[in-house]
Amino acid sequence: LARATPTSIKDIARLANVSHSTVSRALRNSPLINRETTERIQRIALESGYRASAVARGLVTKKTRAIGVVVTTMSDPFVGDVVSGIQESADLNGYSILLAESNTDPDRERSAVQSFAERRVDGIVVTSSRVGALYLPLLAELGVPVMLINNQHPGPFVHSVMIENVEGSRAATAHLIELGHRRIAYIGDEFGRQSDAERLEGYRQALKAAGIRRELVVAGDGRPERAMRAMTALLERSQPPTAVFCYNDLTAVGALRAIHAAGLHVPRDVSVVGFDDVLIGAWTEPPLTTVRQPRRRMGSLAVEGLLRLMDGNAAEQNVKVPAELIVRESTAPPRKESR
Amino acid sequence: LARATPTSIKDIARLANVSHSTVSRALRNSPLINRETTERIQRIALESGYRASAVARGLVTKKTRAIGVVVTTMSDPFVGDVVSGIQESADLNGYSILLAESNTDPDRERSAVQSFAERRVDGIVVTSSRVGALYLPLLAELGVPVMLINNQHPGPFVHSVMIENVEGSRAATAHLIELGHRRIAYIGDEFGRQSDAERLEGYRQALKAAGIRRELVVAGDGRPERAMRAMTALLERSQPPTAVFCYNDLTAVGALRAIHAAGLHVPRDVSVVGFDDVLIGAWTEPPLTTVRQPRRRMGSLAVEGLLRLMDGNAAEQNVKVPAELIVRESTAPPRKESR
DNA sequence: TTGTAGGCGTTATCAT
DNA sequence: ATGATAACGCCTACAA
Repeated sequence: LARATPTSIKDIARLANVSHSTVSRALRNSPLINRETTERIQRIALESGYRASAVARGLVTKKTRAIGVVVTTMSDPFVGDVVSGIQESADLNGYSILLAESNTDPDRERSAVQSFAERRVDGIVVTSSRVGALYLPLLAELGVPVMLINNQHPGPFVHSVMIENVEGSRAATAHLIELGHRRIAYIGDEFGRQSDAERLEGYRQALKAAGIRRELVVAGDGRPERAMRAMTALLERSQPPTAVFCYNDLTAVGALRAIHAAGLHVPRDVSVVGFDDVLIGAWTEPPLTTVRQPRRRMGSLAVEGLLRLMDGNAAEQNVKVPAELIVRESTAPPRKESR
Repeated sequence: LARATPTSIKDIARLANVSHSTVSRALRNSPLINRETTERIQRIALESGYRASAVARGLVTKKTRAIGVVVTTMSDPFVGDVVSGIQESADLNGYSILLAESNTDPDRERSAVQSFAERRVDGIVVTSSRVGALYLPLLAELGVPVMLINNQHPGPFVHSVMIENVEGSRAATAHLIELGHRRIAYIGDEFGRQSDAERLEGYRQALKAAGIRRELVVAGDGRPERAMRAMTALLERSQPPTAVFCYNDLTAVGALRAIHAAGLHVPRDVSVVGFDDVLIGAWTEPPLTTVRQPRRRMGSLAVEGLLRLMDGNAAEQNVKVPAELIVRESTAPPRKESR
């Protein structure tokens, strides 16, 4: 079964009675080589199951046609879609992708990047990095283009693709205001994260624009359990909100559960809005109004930027991707008596 | 920013006034080299930001310490977890992973494997391949170990990790029978898929063991939309089922929606069981009784098997992973009048 | 303990 | 149109 050694260009040269350089040229359809010779060599290569070694080629060309991708964890459906977009664009352009998980541990993120450096990837994309300024010098030192997706630390040294958090959450909150809500809560992520800060900002801007001074902000962690507790606490207030805007869809899922557990109805008693538009959101009860992030597209954009940079061209430093409000059935006007 | 050429072993040799072989040895802590020389060299390497080229090393050692992973699509949360397990075990053992999506297209799957072959990966894992016997010769020809996860075509030539589909679905169905259900439906996947056939088999075995002759089998496609239609049709029968066992959790999500849409209650009117135990299942209304697949573990097992094979050792040909019934709130005894 | 020389499988530069 | 030769960055006999 296992062949000891793959056939090389030299093996084929021997079989074809030519030099290995002729084989090299023929296999890449060099116009220098005689038509017939080329065909003969390619036939022999095919028959002998020849497969060019990307590693040998990489050594001489100094290009691996590989892109390193660092993610937090593949278990996150958000990440899965982004990677899918990355993979698709990479594949289309003849690049392979190397994958590493950081689990939001800065050390692991750094070691992943180190490993990519040793493998001489042509470019790197990092999603949702929590790593700070400390880390940028390392990236710079590598001398390969880097694209960050939804990174926590927009900085001058790297390129990035970011969702329009502020605009998206402003639209979501404005939607609730237009429906007539005045007591609108925001269940956020853990304190200090960039995307949370931006979504909070959008929420505030919308309230302010409508002349609503009452803010109702509580912390979550982006997952249902904690959000459920947060929502429960919100409902126990003397004046509970009539609507909640959530940091993300998983947070909204937890909120939905808490509302149902309190014997209330969505959207009759409380309206709920999420963020991300992950698959599950379309199948909650009721289907969730949310803000869509074009995740695959964001992955593709990152690769396209990388390709440009790898070719030595300029690329937009910070690509902002518009977020789209998706109105489903979890939002409605507030009940008369609770206005 | 971008350094033209990374520092090489020779650059360091020059700086340290030794030969490049001494540097090579020192960097890998060879006991041959003088303690002080080693330290001096390592210091210089560190200062000059040296990073060994995995591609050059791979060329001579004929080992890349890379594992190729072929998946259907990263957008599938099931796949994400498996890849996460793969990644973790690979990382623990100093291997990197190369990722490729097939989108269940046999041609793309083949070209992914070809690409891996050119990159000289040390091993390959393929999840949920639909590719048939036709494809095995290619894998064999590569001469690298291959592990299949939940593959459609268990064959003698490759190694695999598989969930115990039959046992799992038998347990799920038996659970419904124990609750008192007699009219139990199965909403499957598209016809002909291995895992669907096995889950159907488990369903049948459980019915048979309980002396129930009435089977109620309809096709789905593993996603909510189609399952919703299938469930709706089921409910329109003169004698609708009092319980449904679904091919997977997403199918169950669709079934839940159809049942609610018909004005019925889960589990009072109809009990529902899923398969997979994806995150969403714990947050449906009500939380879903399901059969758990230890996805991360399955990924790890695949890598562990690969490591054994790559070391030239034997590995179990077909690892069967037990499926675990998780009873939540979507199952209950049938209503008296509908028995 | 260290150095010299050769080779891994390609591509690239000269010749011819 | 083809061949000889060198080089990429590393590892590894073999020598010293």
